[in-house]
Amino acid sequence: MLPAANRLRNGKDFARTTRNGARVTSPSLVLYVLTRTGNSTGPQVGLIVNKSVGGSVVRHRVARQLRHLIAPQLHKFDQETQIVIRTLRMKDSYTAELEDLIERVQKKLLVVS
RNA sequence: AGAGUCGCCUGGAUCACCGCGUUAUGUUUACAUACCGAGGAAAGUCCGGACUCCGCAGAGCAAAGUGGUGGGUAACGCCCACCCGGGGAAACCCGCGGGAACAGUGCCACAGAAAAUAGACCGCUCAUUAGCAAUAAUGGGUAAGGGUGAAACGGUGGUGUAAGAGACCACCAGCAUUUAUGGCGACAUAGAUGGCUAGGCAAACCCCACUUGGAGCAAGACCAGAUUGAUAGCGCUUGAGAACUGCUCGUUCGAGCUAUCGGGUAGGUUGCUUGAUUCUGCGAGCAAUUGCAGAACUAGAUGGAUGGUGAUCCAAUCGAAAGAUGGACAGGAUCCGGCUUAUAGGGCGACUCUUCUU
Repeated sequence: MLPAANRLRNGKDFARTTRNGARVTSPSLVLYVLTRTGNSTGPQVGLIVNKSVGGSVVRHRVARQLRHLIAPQLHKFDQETQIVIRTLRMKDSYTAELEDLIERVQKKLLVVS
């Protein structure tokens, strides 16, 4: 699970990350990453799980699994990073997909910088 | 043993490691330790309350809701018991169950002759005319028979008649009035009298009785911060506008209000969980429920905690086995009481009928 400091909670931060951040997509996930945000609290992660994914129980389950999967990957990111994961549809396991996305987004960020 | 009816409970378990949220303690501002951490429906948001705020809520009209009787409850549209009607062999189940002459209006598809102050399609029958006759035509009488329909204006038997008919009689059903008995009551049972007979729909308008102030935890309180413009209209005690309130009256507040354009905020703390609470025992009551005593504390998040991995057991499915697959419906958001809907599997109890044995 994510420690409290590594959670994205403000509506504004969500809007800024999804609008200005680097974006990579896979069949069931979308990853937004925004670097050099100015606050060095450590990488922050937020989740968007749409109602189209499933009922309340399913959405909570998906959110928990994703939070758990992203936690060991956080050290790969800069301190001033904000990440938003958007879920498009239901899947049994997101492990491989998420690792692939992180690899791709890091390459993208390297090119930009 | 079989078939069935009703009610209730349960809703995978244990361990290890790594994580998350509240609270407490310790160092101290980030960690450590300890405790606790979703449901029977947390759901739908359909009723009823608690709680909070509003200029403490007046009268009339309108509107909405409820509708057998008695009881329970903080309250209810809920629950219990009983009554009535319907279904079943029974346990038991179902019912939005006031009023249909004593107010009035309306509707009753299709079929059928006719759907409500009746009605003559077929049939039955009488008279007259025509005809040798069968029969036909015309004018009457007739609701016993036929067929239609969810429903056809009492039923059975007789007297009677040209044929028939509550026209008359007996019994039965049902209606109205009334008496007695039982019951708190809805009502039931028994009798008397009357006239021979009265369709359904009030989930159609309507009538009767009772109930209802409005908004809701994004309620409300505190802290911090931002915008604090432009144009037009109305008004400043000769009253704009606002609240009760949907309308009228009435009461109260009252110096700003309304429309368009432009701009800004929605951050934190609190409300926030000890309550019509839960469990146990002894009483009251057929029951719903309730009185007294003792014990217990059982989520409180706010981009929103309860998760991940592994092992064993349990249930299920597949399979000869080894083994493999893999866990119903579903996630708190101020809190309670109900209702409704979803729900794999497992368990317990009470009762009814049939068969067998004693």
